[in-house]
Amino acid sequence: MNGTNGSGRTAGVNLPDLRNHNAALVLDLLRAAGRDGISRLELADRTGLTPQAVSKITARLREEGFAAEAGQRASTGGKPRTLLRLVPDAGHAVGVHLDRDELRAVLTDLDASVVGERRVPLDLGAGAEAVLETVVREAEELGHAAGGSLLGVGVALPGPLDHVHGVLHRVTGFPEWDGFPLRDALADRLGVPVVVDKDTNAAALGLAVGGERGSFAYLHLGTGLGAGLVIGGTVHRGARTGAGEFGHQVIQMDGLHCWCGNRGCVEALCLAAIGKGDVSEAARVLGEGAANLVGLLDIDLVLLGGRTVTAAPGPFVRGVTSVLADRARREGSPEGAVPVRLAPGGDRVVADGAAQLLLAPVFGRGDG
Amino acid sequence: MNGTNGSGRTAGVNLPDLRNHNAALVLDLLRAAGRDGISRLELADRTGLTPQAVSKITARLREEGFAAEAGQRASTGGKPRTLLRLVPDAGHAVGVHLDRDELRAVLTDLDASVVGERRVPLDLGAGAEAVLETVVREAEELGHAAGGSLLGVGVALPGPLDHVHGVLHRVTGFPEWDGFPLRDALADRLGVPVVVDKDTNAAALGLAVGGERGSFAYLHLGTGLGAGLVIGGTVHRGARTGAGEFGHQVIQMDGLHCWCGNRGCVEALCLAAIGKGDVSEAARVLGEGAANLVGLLDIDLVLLGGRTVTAAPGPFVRGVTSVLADRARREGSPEGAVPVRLAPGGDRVVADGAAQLLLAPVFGRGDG
DNA sequence: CCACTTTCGCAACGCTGTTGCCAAAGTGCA
DNA sequence: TGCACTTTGGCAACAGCGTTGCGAAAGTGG
Repeated sequence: MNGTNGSGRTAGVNLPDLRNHNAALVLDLLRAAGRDGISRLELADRTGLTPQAVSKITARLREEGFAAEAGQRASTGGKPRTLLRLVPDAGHAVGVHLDRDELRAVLTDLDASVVGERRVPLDLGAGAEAVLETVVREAEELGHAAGGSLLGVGVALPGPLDHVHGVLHRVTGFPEWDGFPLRDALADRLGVPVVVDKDTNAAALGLAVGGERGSFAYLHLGTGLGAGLVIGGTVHRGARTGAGEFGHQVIQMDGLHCWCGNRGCVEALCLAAIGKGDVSEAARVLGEGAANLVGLLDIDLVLLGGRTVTAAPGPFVRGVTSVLADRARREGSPEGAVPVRLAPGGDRVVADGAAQLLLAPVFGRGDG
Repeated sequence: MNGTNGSGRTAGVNLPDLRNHNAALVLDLLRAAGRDGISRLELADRTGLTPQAVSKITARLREEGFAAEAGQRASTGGKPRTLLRLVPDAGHAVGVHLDRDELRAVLTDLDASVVGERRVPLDLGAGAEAVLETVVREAEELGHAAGGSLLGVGVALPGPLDHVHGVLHRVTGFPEWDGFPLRDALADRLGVPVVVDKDTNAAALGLAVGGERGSFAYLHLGTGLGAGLVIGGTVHRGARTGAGEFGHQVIQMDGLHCWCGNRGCVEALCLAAIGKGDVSEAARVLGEGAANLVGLLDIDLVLLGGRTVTAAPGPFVRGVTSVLADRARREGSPEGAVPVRLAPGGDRVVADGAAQLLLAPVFGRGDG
């Protein structure tokens, strides 16, 4: 058990903390069980708590409207187990994906089901006022449907930023955003809590919530190349929300010049290959970067996403798989290579994950 | 607050867990305070618990012999604060560093002070029986001095292994160790708990306990090149104790052949440069690898160690610093580059850290 | 119909941190 | 020297957490 406060320092745990933790844990298991539901005894088994403790916790959750009974399982010789399930309508969140040329927003319920979606063209360079206007309009439009159960709005966008304070450092190519306090500006106008995060982190969070277990990396190849890291079920952002700077990993010292000033970055090599139409070389480059990452962190899975990948998923998945397999074989890994898959959710992963920035805390997932 | 069991899955937390957590937290703060001691109110402030809770916890710790009063601070206008300190003799651990040609062992007290040390030549290839014999003899010799307060023996060695079960996968160059259950073999003979871990992980743990805050990487350059990662105060081992595979990160695609079968690994390039006597090139290569790592994980600090580094610390620290500074400057990092330092403790870091494998759980640090 | 199994809630309990209160032990001014 | 004040920290009562003991409810199977 680790108690941590915002800065990562360990902190004491008292009874209310404990109560919230266990309740969140049960909610998380209820969500994972989906429509099928899960019984009290199974919850007890998974949490390590006694059945009676689970009964008390679920009774509170039912009273608060977060959980409900959902039929019962077949008997195994005694009283059949009563199934419990999450009440999806008990909470909603809006997720906004701000990309360079498009805004994509979703309204999601507690079950991570998308119950509303909007998509409009956007010019991130049009200035803060215009962009904020659009975000506020789209978020409010979606938020109305949630009524009083709207927990808040999550915003995901590219570029370095401060996740804790919701302040942008800079958005590559758009210097007018430097230092903009996006979270507070939006929270003021919307009147609900707002959380801001990098696009790749949001996507990784969404995938973790969506059922991907353990530790994995989400590699996003679109107009740029970045990564979201999930370690032990939690998004790893680093102290300055800077983790996942995958694209400017150097894999070819003294190689091709990258716009970032370095030479031989994965992003530069990968995009150059794509520019030449050589997708298999792009996949190989991406694979070498992924293999470095897998070796450094000992993760379980690599997921690929982003426009460039979804445009030609097969060659990318095969190419990256092949590099990982080669390197695992040479190094004699007993379990074989780490699997590579296309990230589910298509081009909506980032918006879906942005909504999870608000929902994750309810389920005890990280500081999001 | 995150409750986790061995496999990293989230688990419920009950009152005994909570008690242990808070007690460990207080012990950790007592240790960090060292000989100076720390007052109850300061403990309350740091943990977030109420002063009364701290009073109860420290009363228990004093009763059990782990803490004691240590004078008092100057008054600030009222009753002066009573200082509390750790009782270092309340627990000891033996740390063993098994290197390819040498065994180094220390006896450490709760305060991480080395109270005994031994160092003997060793041939890791001489077979399990001979090596075990040596480890048992040296560990028992040191353990005697601890009397009944010996918590156990920690063993750190190179090569991939399973930290959870204490089983070696293989030790590079010594195939006779493949699959050897080192932990259980030693625990049987020694009659005390034994924990086994990679040398770099042990060193990283020792450094984290030794006062390095936050997240950092320990890069160990000796006969090989590896890394130990500390993320948020906890050693990151990955699912298969495989994290920190830094040496076989490819930074020169299609470059120099490495013995591992890949091409352009940091280790191959670095050792080749050293072979040519070109330390500054070795440092540059190491720096590029370190910069990749810093970017991926957004860590706060890079520490260098290992025989090759301690033989010429200046050029390595300067060389790596320079690469990190260049890349940070180009990428426009507002906080500037991540600092690079020589790991304190010299060639004893691994043995010191191995002892911490047993002590860390007492202070609520990870699953060690 | 009855014995048995299994689920699950009620009640009492032990233990946690918290709150209210007061004694202890200083400072500082009259 | 005396007294008011500040600050520390323990004692006692308390609320709330998960746990234990036990029994009612709700099935199966002979």
